[in-house]
Amino acid sequence: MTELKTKLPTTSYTILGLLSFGEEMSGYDVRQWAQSMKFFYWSPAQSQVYSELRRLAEHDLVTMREVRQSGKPDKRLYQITDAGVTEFQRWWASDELDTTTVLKHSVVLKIFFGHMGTPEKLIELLEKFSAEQREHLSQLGVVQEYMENDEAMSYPALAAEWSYHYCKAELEMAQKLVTRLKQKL
Amino acid sequence: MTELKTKLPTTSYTILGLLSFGEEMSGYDVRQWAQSMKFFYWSPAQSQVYSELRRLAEHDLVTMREVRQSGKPDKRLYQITDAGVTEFQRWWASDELDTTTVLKHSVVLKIFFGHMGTPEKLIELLEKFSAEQREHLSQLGVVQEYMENDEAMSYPALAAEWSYHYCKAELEMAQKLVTRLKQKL
DNA sequence: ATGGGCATGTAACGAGTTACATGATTTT
DNA sequence: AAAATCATGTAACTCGTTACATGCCCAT
Repeated sequence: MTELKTKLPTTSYTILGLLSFGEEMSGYDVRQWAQSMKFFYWSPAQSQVYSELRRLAEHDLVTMREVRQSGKPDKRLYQITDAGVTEFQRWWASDELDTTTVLKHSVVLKIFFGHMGTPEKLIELLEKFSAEQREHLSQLGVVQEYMENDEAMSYPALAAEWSYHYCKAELEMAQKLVTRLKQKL
Repeated sequence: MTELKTKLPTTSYTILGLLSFGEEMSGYDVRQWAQSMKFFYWSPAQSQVYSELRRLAEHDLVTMREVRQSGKPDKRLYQITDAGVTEFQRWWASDELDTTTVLKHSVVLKIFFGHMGTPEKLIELLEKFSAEQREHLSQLGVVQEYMENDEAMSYPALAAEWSYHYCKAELEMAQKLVTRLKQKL
């Protein structure tokens, strides 16, 4: 029972939050879930998921039990504790990192420095970006379908909806800029 | 003249890009500029700006000269070199980190985990976020005004425009969600 | 037999932050 | 007298990534 004197990084809380839905999960499971959050929050590297889970266990915010599986390798299943729920709720309601969003938009970055390149290359970049956004939109469509009519998923569904609108806005901006750049050529 | 065997982080290129407009700048100046890019790219910590500049100088991508100032502390002015221009252009046209944008949207994160909090608190959070977006919009308005009619700033102006639309979209989504949450109460 | 999915972990490294330290000038 | 601005820098640290290592099952 190591006390929580040092506050945990957001990644820890993200993982703890995933466990807060009540399901017992392995590191592998957590990773899958975390990947579906990539639309509004980056997903941590695989190795970090495991180390964060170990840290959460050290602080007794989650429990771990090992499960032998015939054939497959052993599994470590994690479950949130009461202390974990309390700590997560505290974090959620706290002002920690309240509205501080981090955005590293490399496409806009390259637009900003467009004078060092060519409009043709910029168009190419924007088309590639647009294709990715379309792909994201279709993935988000699947996610939204999956969450529909599931009361327990209503908040995640809101997050997915936000992401959907965001992607659509990005796509529109990219396309509008392509049109404008082509006119200038 | 240390060879460029290890590729530089994006922060280095961002700073190099700032110098690519041709102006001789101090670390302090770079920091000011970098802060105005926060709308689409996070700004590095002050200490990092200085260390990155030193690294760029080591690689001969920029030159440094010291300037004594009466009263004020000494200044170190950096200027991009031909090698720096070439390297920046190479990076700009390369596929390195082409469309990999990083988004850590803590507001959407907290929406996702809304089941662990209250709608009231969520509304409060969204209102705070909205206020910040409005503030960003007004700041971006100033930036855009400053860039208007300056041919050299046409690309940065496009980036500012993108950011402006992004902020507006975010604000709209926040407000729409607030309305919906209030209806449910 | 080859590749993908399941499942976990370590070691080394680099990126980036925080906190501190200095110190003069100008503004309030 | 205090606070903000200009101006730079170091040390300690944490976060997070990359690359590597292991090994079985199942489908093609």
